Amino acid sequence: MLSLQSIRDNPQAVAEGLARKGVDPSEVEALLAEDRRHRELLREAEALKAERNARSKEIGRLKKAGGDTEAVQAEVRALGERIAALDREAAEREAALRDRLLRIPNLPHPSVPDGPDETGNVVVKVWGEPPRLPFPPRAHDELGAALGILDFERAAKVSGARFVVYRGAGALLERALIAFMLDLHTSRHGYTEVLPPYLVKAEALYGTGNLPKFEADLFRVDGGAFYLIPTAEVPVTNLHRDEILEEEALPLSYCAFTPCFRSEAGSYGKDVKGMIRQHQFHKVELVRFAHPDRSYEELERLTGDAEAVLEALGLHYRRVLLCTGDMSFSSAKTYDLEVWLPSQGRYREISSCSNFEDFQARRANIRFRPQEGGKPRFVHTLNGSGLAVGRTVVAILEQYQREDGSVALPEALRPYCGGRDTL
RNA sequence: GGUGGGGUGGCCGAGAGGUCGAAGGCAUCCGCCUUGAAAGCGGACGGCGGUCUCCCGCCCGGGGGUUCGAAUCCCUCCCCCACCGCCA
Repeated sequence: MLSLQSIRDNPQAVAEGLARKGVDPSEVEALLAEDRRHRELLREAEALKAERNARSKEIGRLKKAGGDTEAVQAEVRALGERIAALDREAAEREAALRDRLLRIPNLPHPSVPDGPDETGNVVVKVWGEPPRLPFPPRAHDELGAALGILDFERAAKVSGARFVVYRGAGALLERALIAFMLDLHTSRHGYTEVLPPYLVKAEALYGTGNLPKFEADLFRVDGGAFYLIPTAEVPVTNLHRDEILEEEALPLSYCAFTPCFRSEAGSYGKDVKGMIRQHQFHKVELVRFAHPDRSYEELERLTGDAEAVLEALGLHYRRVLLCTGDMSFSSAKTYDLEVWLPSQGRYREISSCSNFEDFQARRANIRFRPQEGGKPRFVHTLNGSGLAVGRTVVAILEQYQREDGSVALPEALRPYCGGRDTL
């Protein structure tokens, strides 16, 4: 959520920023009109309340002195009715205002390029090169099925489309990757591992920006009391909701392995084959709570931490800076890491690393107390996948495939696979 | 699922219809003292909002109610703790 104060102070700048993200700039004027009306009502109600408070105290004094209070009481009662009516209207205005505000996306950082969609993204780094395969590369689902380690048919029998069953060495590979990633981030990159709940309350999803706008992407459980998490970002960012942290504790760095659940409504026909897009997948997530002055350094670091996984696995990838049209609702700046998939002849997202600045922190009320004193300030929150596990399996199968249909295991993974070197 | 006890400022904790945004302690900050520090002494010290150095309003888990007036009484929901039941 943007700060109402900053919108009042620089409506022009906000409108321009929102226009870059494709929001109608007249939204800003509508919002400010709502705000003005709300404050008018507030002023009126507060003046009456001040009077009521003064009169009530007078009654207290009179009663103590044994005087007659009937007349004043009647007067205050009448005041109360007017106040109640004003309060009701003010509350309605405020709810409308808040709803508008919650549906406005974050502003893009100045370093973010303009663009309509993914075609406007900018490649900022390429690591390694595509493996030279002297044979037509096969797709991961075909390889996995042939090796007997991925079973899409039985998954469909049990749960329908967009699920997979890992089997034997496939399940082992997934498990090995999870352990490998967590070990790397905890021992080398300084993250604290957490294992959060997979079911969260609606408030948590408001905090990260998934609600109210993106309900359709989520699975609801137990009549709406809970939602299945679409990413560990949700429970982990909310770990410090409504807290005031100590400045010297920043940055806080967490990594978490969780399953992720996405209903992916509206994405029918996209990546229907294989396991690029699933209703349930695994992800190791990185989350940082940073000082506002240092959050962009932290974004570079966090992105580098995710890249370290790909590099340790020897997977060819590139880093792209997302343009305004391809960024998520809550993000101010996002790097995607895209891994090379030989069978598709293109790069596919395997990690997304974002700085949300104070957008989520304001929603979730996550602050820190400045060392030099003064009011608590909002932290900046960041997160990134480090990495999406299923897509990492896809990349390994495809990049390490051999002509006979077997797949070599990256060196770094072998200790996690009981020493085996081939699938 | 049942029974009982609780949710008050950064933390602990008093307060039980009126001058209570809330005693006291801890922590923190600023002075004094000191060669320096500790201790001691004095002072400051919650959050949010309003045409905001004054002032005013709101906030004692959330929401609603009673009342001229609610941290305090009533209803309801949530959460925590203890015990019982059930369960991995």
